[in-house]
Amino acid sequence: MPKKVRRTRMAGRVSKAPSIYDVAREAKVSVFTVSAVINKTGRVSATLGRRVEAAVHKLNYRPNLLARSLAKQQTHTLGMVVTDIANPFFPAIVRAAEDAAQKAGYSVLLCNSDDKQDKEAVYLELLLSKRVDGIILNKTPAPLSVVQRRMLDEAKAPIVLLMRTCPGLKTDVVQTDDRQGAIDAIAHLARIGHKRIAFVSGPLNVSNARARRQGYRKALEAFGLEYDPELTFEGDYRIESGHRAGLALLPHRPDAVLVTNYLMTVGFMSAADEIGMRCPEDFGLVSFDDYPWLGCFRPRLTTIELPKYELGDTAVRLLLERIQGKRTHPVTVTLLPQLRVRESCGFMLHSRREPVAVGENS
Amino acid sequence: MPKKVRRTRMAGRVSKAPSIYDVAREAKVSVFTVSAVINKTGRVSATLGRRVEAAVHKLNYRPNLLARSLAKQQTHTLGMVVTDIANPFFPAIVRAAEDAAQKAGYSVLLCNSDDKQDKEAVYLELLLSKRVDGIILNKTPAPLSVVQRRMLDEAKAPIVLLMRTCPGLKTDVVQTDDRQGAIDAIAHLARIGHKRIAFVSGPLNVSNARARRQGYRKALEAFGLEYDPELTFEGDYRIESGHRAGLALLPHRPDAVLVTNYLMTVGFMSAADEIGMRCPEDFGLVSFDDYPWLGCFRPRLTTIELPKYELGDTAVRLLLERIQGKRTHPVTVTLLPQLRVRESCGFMLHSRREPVAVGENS
DNA sequence: AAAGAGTATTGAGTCGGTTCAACTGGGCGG
DNA sequence: CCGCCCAGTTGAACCGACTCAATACTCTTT
Repeated sequence: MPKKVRRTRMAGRVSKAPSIYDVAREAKVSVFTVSAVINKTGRVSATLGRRVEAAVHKLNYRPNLLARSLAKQQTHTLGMVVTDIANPFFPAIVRAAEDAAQKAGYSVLLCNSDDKQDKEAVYLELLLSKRVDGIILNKTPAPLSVVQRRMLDEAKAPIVLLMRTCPGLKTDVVQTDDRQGAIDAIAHLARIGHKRIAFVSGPLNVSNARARRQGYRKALEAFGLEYDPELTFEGDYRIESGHRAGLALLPHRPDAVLVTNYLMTVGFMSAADEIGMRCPEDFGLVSFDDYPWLGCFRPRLTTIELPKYELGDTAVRLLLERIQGKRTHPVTVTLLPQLRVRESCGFMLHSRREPVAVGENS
Repeated sequence: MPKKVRRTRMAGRVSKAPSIYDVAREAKVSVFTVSAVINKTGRVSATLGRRVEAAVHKLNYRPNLLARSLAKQQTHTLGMVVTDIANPFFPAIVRAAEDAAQKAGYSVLLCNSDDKQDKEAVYLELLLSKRVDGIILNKTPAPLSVVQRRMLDEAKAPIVLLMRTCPGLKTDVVQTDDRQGAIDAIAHLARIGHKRIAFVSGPLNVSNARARRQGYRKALEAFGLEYDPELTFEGDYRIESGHRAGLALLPHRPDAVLVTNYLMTVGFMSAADEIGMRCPEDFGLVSFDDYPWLGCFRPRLTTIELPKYELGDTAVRLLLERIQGKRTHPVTVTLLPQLRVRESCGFMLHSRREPVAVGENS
């Protein structure tokens, strides 16, 4: 019977990345000793320590993180599923998340769901199969199927919902106070004298779109303004729907409009252009979300700025707390948006000139 | 002597993801059979096949891709290192890369180097340690150190350089024809009558910045225009440097300026604003790179559009060719940019109105 | 000097897959 | 009726790390 001769790699093989066994052999110690030196776990005498270091350096050894992950049952990798990284809303969030992850020794796998249920499902499965330690999820409106729930439960990977809640999912959530944002926007428009205020919402099966709409209605009420369904349009947060919104709403001659994201504002403006209506002369506009380059827009947009970097940063922070078991109860972090008054809302009392934010790196 | 009883997991353990051994036990077959069924490799009788399928379904088994990767020596993961995903130049590229990768069964690990040599080095090491199958690299200008070279060589992971070449690195490259782009821009400005044409370059230790500058000089020459160093400014592709460029160049009263990326154009415009100079009345401007929302800029920017999506798509295509061993010789793919004439360059002969691109999803 | 305490070091099992060599049993030709 | 071939199936080595239990070695202590 052949004795078990594990690890008898022949020397004459083509150059492959050295393993911990190669290092052990080179340093004439056991693999444990090498492992202990590398991870600074366990006591190792200075002599052996130096021998190991030397061998590591000589062989240019680099631990195989796959093997490490398999053995330790953790990958130090986070999955991040957003609807579309090419939507300018997400890059800053992803950047923040990656920064925070990197700082804590984690990497980020990026996925684009396109807001499609099936793509999302595929990515979630993939991420779990890759055994990521946690997932940041900008959830599709579709509820999770039973098997997905089961899958997510069985995999111990914690999840943080980003900007969108999901009924029945008891996970951490990071979001902006969208209701308040909308209220602030409408309040400003109302205060400077606008009466007929139109509203372009996101898809109403998305939680934040509903919250913004709620804020809109609430604020109208608070200011004694009439709610007119004809001044309302449900878009999908993309350019084209903003364009359709413009074509649909502007003929009704609203005094002003609140468009609930940047891309739809872009479409809305182009529609106004086509129709021949000008902002802010013919209608005032407030948009959600702010960017460093908006200083070059004309008119300069009055916006509800969303703290994107903080969103991504917080998402990772919450995830790490869960991963490290520091917290077992789900929390919801709601960040405050901020009104930035510029020209597009109309009725500028003081023609204040706000230069573009200079020094921004994004 | 205790017989070796591998895989004797007790049943009473807390629920963990089932392994291939659990499935084998459940189906009363060997692990090989399970593996064969799952991967459709090797012949398995219909009976056993069904038994395995049933067990897989019953246990909700999902293969551990870590283990698979370790065994197969391939991770089906690509690393992507960009300077900064929050720079609007990159999202579309990353999106394209992720699309292409996903289609081929690969995932993307995203890294931001901030154009810092040390961050890049850390990420490269990390990616190799994670044994990614290939790397898309928007390289820092700094040359690779000797140990890095060795590292990259030893790891068999192919690399595709994105938008930036690196002397001495014989890898695939995907880039735009930056020299031609600059030539087209200057040619257009010259043809419509501008004489004193200023130039805001990127950091000249970056290959594409040099190429754009080359095109600038070449085109000036071709049109018999004088090259004036005072009309030249070296920026770093970020907003702030564009702002400085504006403050430095505009007082020299150029007829027009070519700004070689979007962020610097934003900064440049804000500088013009501060100084009180207007575009295109006081100076014409052409910018590199185009976005769906530029229709809302005033003036509407004349740009050199860079095929971002195609860049990312091509990068992954090249990488996969290498990974699959279909090609062993490095290639360079150079994509053509395209001049989009709008208002900012000045002297509009026909006041053509170009509406914002509608229907874009980005 | 022997026993005990404590530390350095090793051997070997383990994570969850892949895969090859070897074994089994049924069908078939000679 | 025997032996061969082959499809189906299995056992076990292996990928490259971690880590526990056991051993070897110091150094005290009495």
